[in-house]
Amino acid sequence: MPPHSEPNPSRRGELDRNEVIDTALQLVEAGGGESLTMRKLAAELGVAPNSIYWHVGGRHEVIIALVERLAERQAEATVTGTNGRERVMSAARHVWAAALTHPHVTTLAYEVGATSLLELPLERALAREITAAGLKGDEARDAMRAILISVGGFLVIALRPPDLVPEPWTSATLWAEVDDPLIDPATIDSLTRQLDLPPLFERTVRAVVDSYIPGP
Amino acid sequence: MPPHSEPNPSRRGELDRNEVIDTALQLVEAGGGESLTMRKLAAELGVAPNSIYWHVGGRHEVIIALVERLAERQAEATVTGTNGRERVMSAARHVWAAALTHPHVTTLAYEVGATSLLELPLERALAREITAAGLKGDEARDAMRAILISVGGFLVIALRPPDLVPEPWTSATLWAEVDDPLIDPATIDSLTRQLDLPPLFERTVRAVVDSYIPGP
DNA sequence: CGGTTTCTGTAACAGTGTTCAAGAGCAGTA
DNA sequence: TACTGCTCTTGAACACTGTTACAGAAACCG
Repeated sequence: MPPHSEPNPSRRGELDRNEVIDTALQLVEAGGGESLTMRKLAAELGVAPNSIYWHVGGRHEVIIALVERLAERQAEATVTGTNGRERVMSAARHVWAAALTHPHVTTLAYEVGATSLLELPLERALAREITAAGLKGDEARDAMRAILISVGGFLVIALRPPDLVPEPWTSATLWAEVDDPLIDPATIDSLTRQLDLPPLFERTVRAVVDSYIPGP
Repeated sequence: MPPHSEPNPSRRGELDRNEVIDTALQLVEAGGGESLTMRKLAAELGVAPNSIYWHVGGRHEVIIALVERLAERQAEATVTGTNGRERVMSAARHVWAAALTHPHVTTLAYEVGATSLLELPLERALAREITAAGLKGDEARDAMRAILISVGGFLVIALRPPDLVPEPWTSATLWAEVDDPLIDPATIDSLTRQLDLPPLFERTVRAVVDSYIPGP
């Protein structure tokens, strides 16, 4: 039987595919993408790194499988709201919330380009609401992509590890040194302070939704 | 003189800080962030990897310096438009265009969390237009962040290397397998085709700008 | 000339993903 | 029973990565 076998009735099986993927998922959820090392994962399983390659494949494939697994487990939260815009907004909020619940996996999924795989169930929920709101074809797709891209922009900010920037190059400290007579000083002062993301998310994504989804 | 010296009058200097940073920048612009290896950079300069550590520091510091250099060189394009919304939109377009002109450096700057450092001049231009449009303090900051985050969302999509996703997990092929009676079939079909990003950028960012910047 | 400060190169360490060749253990079969 | 064949595991290695310790040249300075 060639490698990467799915079912594995496990004749002598001391290790099977599911076990590998599950502990890999745990490893990532606990310590982030950098913690997912083939050797670490193998050690966690009490196995030589080779076995992982036999059962599921290289690191890239482990990540894909791991993301796929989490996507399956994603409980599809119920969309609320009494009109089209509200319900689409609710679906968008679910994407946002799900990503924040699993920040490390989401980041990893982005890095390997598997965000669609992770978010597909939630994207489907969004697509249903857009259909229900009366949009069709290209117009519906544009609304969909625009909303998801906007949410993605906020996720980039929200998921960034806070200590990534070494202090002297923080956006805040950078703006503190700006002295431009054409910029309102109160604005600069406001830029040096930390911003509250959720309200900004709410207002901005709502603006995008309202511009694509017809009113009630 | 301790390491990481800035000026370097170069007594015996066969190598100086500027040269290192410049070739590092070239290396990244040519082959992306993965091409920036300490050994490759050293070889390109005809030097041992050690010298780089002496002159500028580790990889992280090389990247910061490289981003800083490109930021200095960023020609500040002139903002056009006859009213506030148009001019803010123009400034936002400049951020978008600059990032697309230097995709690899932008991606690298994002990865080390130095986007603010790279975009600061263009962000200042945006801040000036927001001030000119009459916004002040927190309201101006919110507009600023919302617009930049929206642009960032589009950049995430635009800068992603196209072959990153291994085909069977492309958003397109994933949607092709979706069969949901609650989703308009024409929408699904549209989602399986490639989308034209620039028009979507224009329309979406304009919606955000219009919702934050008062009309003329 | 001797001493000190700069700078450079060699070699190594501790990691990373990945692959090769070899061997165990079980299944079915002659 | 003895055999072949398949499944699975493993130890060892390869080619990389960033980074550092150590030793030695080369220039400046007293």
